[in-house]
Amino acid sequence: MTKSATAARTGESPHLHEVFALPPGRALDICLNLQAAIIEHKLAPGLKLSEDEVGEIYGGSRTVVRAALQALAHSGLVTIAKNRGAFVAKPSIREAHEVFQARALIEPAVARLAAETITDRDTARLRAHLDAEHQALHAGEMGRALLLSGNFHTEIADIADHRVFSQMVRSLISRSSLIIALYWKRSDTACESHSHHALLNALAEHDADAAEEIQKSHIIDLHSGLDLREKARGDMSLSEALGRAG
Amino acid sequence: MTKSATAARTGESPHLHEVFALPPGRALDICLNLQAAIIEHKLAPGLKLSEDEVGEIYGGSRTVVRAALQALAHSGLVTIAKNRGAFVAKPSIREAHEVFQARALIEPAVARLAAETITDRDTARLRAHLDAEHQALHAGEMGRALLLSGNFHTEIADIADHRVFSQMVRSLISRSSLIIALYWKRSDTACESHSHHALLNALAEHDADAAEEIQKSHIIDLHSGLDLREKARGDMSLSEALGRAG
DNA sequence: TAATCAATTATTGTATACGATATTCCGTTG
DNA sequence: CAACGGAATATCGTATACAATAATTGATTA
Repeated sequence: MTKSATAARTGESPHLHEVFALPPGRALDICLNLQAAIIEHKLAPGLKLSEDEVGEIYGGSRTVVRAALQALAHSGLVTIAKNRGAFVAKPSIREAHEVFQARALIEPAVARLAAETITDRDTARLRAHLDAEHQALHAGEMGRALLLSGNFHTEIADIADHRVFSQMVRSLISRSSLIIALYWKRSDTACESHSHHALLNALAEHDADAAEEIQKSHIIDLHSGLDLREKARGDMSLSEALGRAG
Repeated sequence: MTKSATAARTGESPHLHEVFALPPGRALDICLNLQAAIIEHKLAPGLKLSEDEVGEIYGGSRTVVRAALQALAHSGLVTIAKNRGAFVAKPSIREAHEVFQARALIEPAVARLAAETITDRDTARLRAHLDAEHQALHAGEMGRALLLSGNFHTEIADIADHRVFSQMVRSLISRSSLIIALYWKRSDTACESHSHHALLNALAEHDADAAEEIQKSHIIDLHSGLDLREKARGDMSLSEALGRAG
């Protein structure tokens, strides 16, 4: 009996890179592509994601598409209704509040952890990231800017080197993108950049208290930048139904 | 154009009951059954879950079994390795720490919310739950006792009426069950019952501060009840490989 | 004309079949 | 006798086909 045989029988984590909770093979590509498209607001909330259609676009059969859609459903980006199919998720006002409450609890704690574990390489990567974010903003690519802005948060979670928190943050960030697509009321998006810079500085100096506090303020600020009054949503969906249904 | 047609086009949440992120149709049954079996320690960590085998047991084809396994993988109860199949997850020591760190952050906050929203009906249900837990413990049904003990935590999350936190707690509780299966060192399990009673009392009196504090202590206590030394794990997996491989 | 109901169409749910990959077993060789 | 390598086997990844369900359309009737 070889060592690898023992590992197989006991289910010892075999390769460990990317082996966690992701659909295998080609479904992963479709999953990531759709995810990026949704986060970049290329696919509007509520849009139907027909299995045949998606399969034809990515050149895969319904089997792999279904796996990808289910994965996205689990991370909250897609809603699946029995016998009706998959739709780009359309977070309710209530869910919007919940997501940002969760972020306000978790991300400051993650920032604290990151402040303790961050390396110089990490800070360099984060700075490059902020530059890219800055460029996208000035180039007017709002979708991409939003994607990068979210990635900044997930990268901090990665730096904290805490997989459980990291996965939670990833899911919350993804959903935040949809929420912002639906409910964002401010026209100035530059405020984020400022917070991100301040956070980066605190992290680079290993100032855990400051990092935690800045992150908490930042998220509360984002939350308050949403228009989550009940009426607004009704108007939105009406104009949508009339204006752009196809 | 009817109203329902508009709803379909815009992806408006249609029925809303249990429509969130779960595999459709028969896969759900398999998913829930396997989940309960794993949490009750009927299926040991590391056990291989062959698609054919599971399908034969539940009388479904590989298609639905795969969907169920992927869902379980996403909630952390199952590990899927490409071209090798699915195994009951075997949380590492590190993951054990991470899960309980996350619980120590999230569940106290959830308990605080629950203390504000709890109704008399809820308290009655929780009391009944604790009775059942007590009975299972005295009947020596450890697996069932553990299942109920976990359900107590998820019910509190449900009372808090916060779906985002609720889903997080559910996932963390599930994984905790596996972690306890692997690393629990104490023989006295009655300590939990005590904490649960204290927590229930605080909740019933709408004492948010007390509820939060009790829950935090409770989880830290659980965390400290684990034997998470590196060496212990090596011995464990060795004895397992020799002792019960089939 | 508006509403209701039935037949049609389209899409998803499920099962099965085929191809790819990893594992296992056995024969060979140093 | 141990170690290596190749063929056989088993399991997973993917595609396709059929069945079940929901959505749509059109005809009929009050």
